[in-house]
Amino acid sequence: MQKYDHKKIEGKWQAFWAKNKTFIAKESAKKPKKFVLVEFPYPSGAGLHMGHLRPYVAGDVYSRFNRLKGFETMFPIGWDAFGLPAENYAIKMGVHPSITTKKNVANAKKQIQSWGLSFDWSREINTTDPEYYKWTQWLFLQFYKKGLAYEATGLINWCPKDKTGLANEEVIDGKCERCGTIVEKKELRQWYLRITAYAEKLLEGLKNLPEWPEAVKLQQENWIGKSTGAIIKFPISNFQFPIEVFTTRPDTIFGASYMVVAPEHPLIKNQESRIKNYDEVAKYIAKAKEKAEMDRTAEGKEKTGVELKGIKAINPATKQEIPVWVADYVLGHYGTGAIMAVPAHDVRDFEFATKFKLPIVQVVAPEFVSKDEPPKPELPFVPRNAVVCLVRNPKTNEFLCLQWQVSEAWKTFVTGGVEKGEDYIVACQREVAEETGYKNIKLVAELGQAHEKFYHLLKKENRHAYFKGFVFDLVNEDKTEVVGEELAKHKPVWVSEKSVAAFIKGAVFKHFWDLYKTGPKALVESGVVINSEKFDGLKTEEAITKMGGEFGKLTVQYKLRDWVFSRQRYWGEPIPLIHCEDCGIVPVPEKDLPVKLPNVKKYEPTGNGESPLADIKSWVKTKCPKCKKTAWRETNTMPQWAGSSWYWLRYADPKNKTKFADMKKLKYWQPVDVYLGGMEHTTLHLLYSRFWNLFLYDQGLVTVSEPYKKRHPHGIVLGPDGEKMSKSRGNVVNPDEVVKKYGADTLRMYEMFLGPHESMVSWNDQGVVGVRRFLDRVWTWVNEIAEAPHQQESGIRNQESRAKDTDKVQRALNKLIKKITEDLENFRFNTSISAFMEFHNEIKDEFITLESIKTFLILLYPFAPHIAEELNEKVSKVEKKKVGSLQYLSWPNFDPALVIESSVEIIVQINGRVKAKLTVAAGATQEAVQAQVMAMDAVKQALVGESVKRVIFVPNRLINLVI
RNA sequence: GGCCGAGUGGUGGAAUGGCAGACACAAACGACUCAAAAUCGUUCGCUUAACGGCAUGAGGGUUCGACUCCCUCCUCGGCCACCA
Repeated sequence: MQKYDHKKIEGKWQAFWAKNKTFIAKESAKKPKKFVLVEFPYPSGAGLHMGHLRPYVAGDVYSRFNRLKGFETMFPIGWDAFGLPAENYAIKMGVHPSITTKKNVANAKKQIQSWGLSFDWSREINTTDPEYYKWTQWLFLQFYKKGLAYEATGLINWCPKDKTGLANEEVIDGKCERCGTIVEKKELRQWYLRITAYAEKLLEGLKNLPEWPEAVKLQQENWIGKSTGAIIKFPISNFQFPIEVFTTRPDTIFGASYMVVAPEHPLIKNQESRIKNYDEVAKYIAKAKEKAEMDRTAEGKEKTGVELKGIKAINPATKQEIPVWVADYVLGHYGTGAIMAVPAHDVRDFEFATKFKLPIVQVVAPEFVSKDEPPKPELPFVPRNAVVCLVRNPKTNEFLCLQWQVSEAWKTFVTGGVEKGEDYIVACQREVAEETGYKNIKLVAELGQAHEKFYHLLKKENRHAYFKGFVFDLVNEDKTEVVGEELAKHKPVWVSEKSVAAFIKGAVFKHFWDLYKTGPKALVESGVVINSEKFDGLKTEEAITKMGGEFGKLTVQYKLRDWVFSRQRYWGEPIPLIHCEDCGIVPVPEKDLPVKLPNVKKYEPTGNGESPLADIKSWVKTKCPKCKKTAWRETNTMPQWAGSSWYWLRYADPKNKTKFADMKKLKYWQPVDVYLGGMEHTTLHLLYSRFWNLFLYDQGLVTVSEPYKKRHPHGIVLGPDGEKMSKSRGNVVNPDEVVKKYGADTLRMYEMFLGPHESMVSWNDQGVVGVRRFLDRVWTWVNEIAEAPHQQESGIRNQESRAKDTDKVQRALNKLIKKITEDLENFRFNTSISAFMEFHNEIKDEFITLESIKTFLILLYPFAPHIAEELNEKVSKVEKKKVGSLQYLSWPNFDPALVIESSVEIIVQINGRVKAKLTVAAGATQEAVQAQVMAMDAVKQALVGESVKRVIFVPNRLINLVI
C-alpha cells in the first residue's frame, strides 16, 4: 500500500477536473438549477486568506453536494478588482493598476485551485475589464435616465488619507471603512444615487426573505430606520413662516416647552436681523461644525446650545410662547432639522432642559392597570402625587423604602439590612410621614413574612416584580392602601389587592424602580395622556394618531440617506457623463461605452476634491454627443461597490457583448439560491445590490425582485491566540502553508470541524493533525480492504463468501447518509466531520462491501474531494470497473428502516433521576417495558414503601416513575 | 444609550425538553522500539477511600424531567449610536 501523499493526489485530481470540465454549468432544460454564490474577492498582493477560505469551502461543499443531488449547479467566481491598494501601489511604484491586478489575479487563482474549489472558470469575471465595466456604466445611465442619479453639492464624509468622499455606509465609528482614518466633513459637488426612493421597497422586500437570518434583516431594517410620526408646524411670533418639526410623539405636544433647530437650519440665516445675540449664535454654529470634524466619541455628548434671543415660537396645542434654541444635538439632515422639545418624555431633551433650566412639563403618566383590570376612573394615579411603598427582598431580607414627592422627583429613602428590623421600619415610616405630612399611613404589617395572598398574586401576575427578588408588603390592616392622587387631599382610597398588584406592575416597576437605580429621568415609555385638555386619558398609541392628525400631518421618515456615488480617485469606473455648456449634462451614448480609463503616469489624487482624471486634459476634453461642441467629461469615478452591485447577474451570461445579460439566461439562473458572505457587508454591498436589483426589476431588466433567496453569513476565523488575525500580532495562519503540510482536504475539513459555520472560531495549529490523522486512517482502511479482499472476518473484513455488510455496518451507513444529508442541507458542516469519524470508529473492524465503501466515499467527496476521488479510483480498479469522477454519480438515499437500531437502551428514572438502564427491542410497548422495569432490583429497592403515582414513557428513550 | 447574538471540562465544541461533555486537541499511562518520532491501546468535568454527591455564567420559575422553554441579573462579542 502506498502512503497517503496529498501532494501527489491533489494535483492529479485538480488537473483531472480541469481537463474534464467537471464543474462547467450549462443552462439545462431538463435539470433544476442551483446558483451558489460567494462574495468575489479583491485580488490583493497578499493573496487570499482564511477569511476567504471559510465561505469558499462552504460554497464548494454545498455545490458538489448539489451536483450529486442532480441540480445543474453554478458556482462562479470573479474579481472585484477596482480599489485602492492597486492604485496606491501604482502611486508608489509607477506600475499601472491593471498590471498589478493581473499579477494578483493569477496568484489568487493558483491558490483557489490548490484548495480544490469547484468554481466554473468559464464564467470568470473581472470588474476592471472594460467589457465588464461597460455594463456597470450602462446600468449607471439607467439610474441617471430615471432621475435616480443626481449631482448635488453638500456636506459629505471625506477621508483625508484616501483623499476621497465616502458614502454614509462606509463610515464606521466615525472612521473610514477602508483605512480607519477619522472622517472629516467637506462641502463638495458629488454624484448621488437616490437609494432613499427605494427605502420602502428595500424594507418591504425583507419580508419575503424567510431564508435570511433575522440578524441580517434586522440590521438592514435598522439602517433604513423607518419611523412614523407627524410633521407639525410651530408658528413664529410676528413672522409668516413657521418652524416645521418631525416628531414620533405628537401625543406629547402639550409638554413641548421649547424648540431646537439644527446649526444648519435656514431659519438662523433668515432671521439674522431679529436674533439679538446673533454673534453668539454664529460663534456656536462655527464651533459645532468644527466639532463634527473631530472624533465625536472623544468629545463626549455633553449637551450644548444657544438660545435664539428675540425669536419665539408658539406651541400650537397650548398656544403659549416658547423659546427657540440652536443646538448640535439636533441633526440638520434628519426630519426637518428642527424639533419640538418635550423634556419630560425624551432623554435628550430632559438632559438639555436640566442643564439650561428649561421648564419640564409631564404629559404622560405610566400606565398601571393590568390586562384583567380595566382602567378605573376612580383610581387616577398621576405620578406627580406622593406614593409610598416599602419593599422587602426575601432573599436577603433587606428593606427598601421609596417615596415620590409632589413637586420634586423621586427620592430614595434608605436601604437597610434585616438587622435593622422593626425599628428601622418604624424609622422609615416616620421619615415618610414627615416628608408627606400624612401621618396615618402604615407601611408594613407583617414583618419578615410575605403577605401570602399578595405574594401569590405577584408571583402569578407580575413575574417581573417577583423575579427582581422583591416582595411588596404594602399593607394597612387587612386591606391594602394605595396613596394616589387623593393623598394630597388627605382622603385615602381603598383598593383591592389586585389593583395594587397592577399598580405596582405598571407604576412602580416600569418607572419607579428605574428611578431608584438611576435617579430622576425622562419617562419615555408609553402610558396615558395627562395635562392635555381634551386628550387626557388617551393611551399613547391612540393619542399619537389622534393628536398627530389634529396638530399636524402624519408622515414617515427614514434614517437612510442617499448614496454618495462618486470618488475622487483614478482606479474606478469613470462616470459616463459629459458636461456641455449648452446642453447641460449629457449621457455618453451607448455605442461609445465603455468610457475607458486613460493610460496615465500620474495617479496621485489631488486632495482638493477633484479626481486625478481632471488633470488629463486630453481625456477630459471631448465633444458633446448632442451638439458636437467642445465639452468636458465627468472626472469622478464610481465607488468600489459599483461593480459588485450587479456582478451575480453577469455570471449568468458573462460573455454577452450586446446586453449586460440575456433575459432567458437570467430567467434560468435567478435568483441566487444561497449567498455566502460576511456580516460586515450587511449594510454595504448587500443593501446596495438589493437596491440595484430592485431598480432593475422595476425597469423590467431582471426577472426577480429579490436577488438572493438565502443568505448564510459566516463567523470570522481568529488566530490561535483567539485574537483577530493580523500581521502586527503575528498570528496569521496562511492556508497555503496548511495545504503544503497537510493537504487541501485536511485544510478544508479542519476549517469546517472548528465550529459552526456562522460562529467565530479560532484556529488551533495542533488541532489540524486530528483531521489529518482521520484521513490517514480512512486511507489505510480503504486501501487494506481493496488490496486484500480475502481476509478473515475476525481481525479483518472481506471474504469472497460474504456478499453483504454486517448489520452493524448497514445501520451505521444508513444513519451516516441521513446525518450528512441533513447537515449539508442545514450548513452544519462541523457535526458532519464528527459523524464521519464516529462512523469510522464504529465500523472499522466490521465486514464491509466495496459497494458500501463507495457510498461512504460519495458522502466524503464534497468535504475531501481529492482523497475521495483517489480512493474511489482504487476501489473501481479492484472491481474492474471504469474509473470516473465521483461527481458524476448520485447522492445516496437512506433506508428509513435501517436508521433505527434493532434494540435500544431505555433509561429508567425515578422522579427524574437515572436509576438504571435497560436494553429492549426497538418499539417495545410501555406495558412490556414497565413490567421489566418493575422486576429490576434497583427499582424494587427504590420503591420500598412507596407507591408509583405516575409513569412517563417515551418510546425507545426512557421510562420515568413518579413516586 | 438602543438593538442583536453568545456564555457548557485544560482547549475547540456536541446535545434545542429525555443518560450533559459526542467528535477532536492537549495531558497521563501502556504496547511496539536500543531509543525517539510515528502508530496502536487505555484513562481523562469537580468532589469522595467508596456508595454517592455536585456540575452547562448567577439567581428564580414552568415541568415527571431543563444546557434546551420563561423571568431577572452579570459578563463577553457584534451592529448602530444625539435619527426627534
